[in-house]
Amino acid sequence: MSGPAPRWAERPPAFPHLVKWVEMAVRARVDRAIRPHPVSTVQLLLLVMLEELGEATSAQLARTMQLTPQAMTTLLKPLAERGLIARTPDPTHRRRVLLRLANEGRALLADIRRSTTEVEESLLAALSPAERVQLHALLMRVATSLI
Amino acid sequence: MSGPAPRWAERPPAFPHLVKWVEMAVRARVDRAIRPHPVSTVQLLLLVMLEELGEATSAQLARTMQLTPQAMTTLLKPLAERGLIARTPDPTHRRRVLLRLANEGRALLADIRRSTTEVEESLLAALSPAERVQLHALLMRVATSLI
DNA sequence: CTCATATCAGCTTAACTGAAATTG
DNA sequence: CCAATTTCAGTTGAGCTGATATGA
Repeated sequence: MSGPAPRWAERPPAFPHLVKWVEMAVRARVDRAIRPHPVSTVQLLLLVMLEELGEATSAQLARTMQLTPQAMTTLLKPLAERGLIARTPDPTHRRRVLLRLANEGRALLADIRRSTTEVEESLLAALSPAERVQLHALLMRVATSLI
Repeated sequence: MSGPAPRWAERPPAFPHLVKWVEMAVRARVDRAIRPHPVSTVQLLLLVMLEELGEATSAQLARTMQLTPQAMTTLLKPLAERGLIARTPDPTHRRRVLLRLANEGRALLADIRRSTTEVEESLLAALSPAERVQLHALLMRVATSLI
């Protein structure tokens, strides 16, 4: 047995703590699901972001993901070395390097998506289809408003 | 300037990635806000959890926060040493140690809450009051369903 | 005996600060 | 000169696996 389910007081955790809490539950499950594939949760988010954006610089990705530029550099390095991300110099700004998802990255993402859709289903099992749409839309608005 | 806001494709990130994304934005802001206080985001969540539960064992906390028991031990240690958490042996199960928030912990939490309510306001600025309630309720249901 | 609890030890990875080179 | 981009280097912290001891 795993012990009795904890009772909750009247006042639930405030929004910032609640987000952290849900994230920890999500990460535990995603980590387990993608263990066969050699990518971390953050690396996976980065690949998804690049897929969405199509093309972006390292600095731009750092801002969107709320990381320091240095952290983004170290995050990108192994992905580029593995050929998941393609790097091309920006013709207009010679200091910039444009990043996009390589075919290998796209293939890996498609492969992983088979596992993660299952995880998503189990994560949202407590919600109705309408509520899932609602939650997704609200989170998306919060996320995009914070860039 | 911080560059143009990225355009988003039609298909937004799936729920697991979206949660991670929001969490990173939240953490960046909470970290900055609580920097004067010597606690991390996860330690803070732990204190909030203990406040909610009133009393819990280390193993129970590890399950609710989706961490390994070992990780919970190392997370608790500095907090107990600083007197933020009180440890009392369980009279019925001699192997267990019951944990509760000490007065020092309660005071620290009250102190921090002044900063975090500001952060919460800025995080949810894009949502109406009704939408905030809705988002909070949905996240709470997801979190509790995953213990 | 088996399962749960608690903890020690070692390790890996993530993300930080600091510093520097380059370009607009 | 100043601001933005990229990257190297060193450092801390968070969370993992493995192993161990003890109690229900």
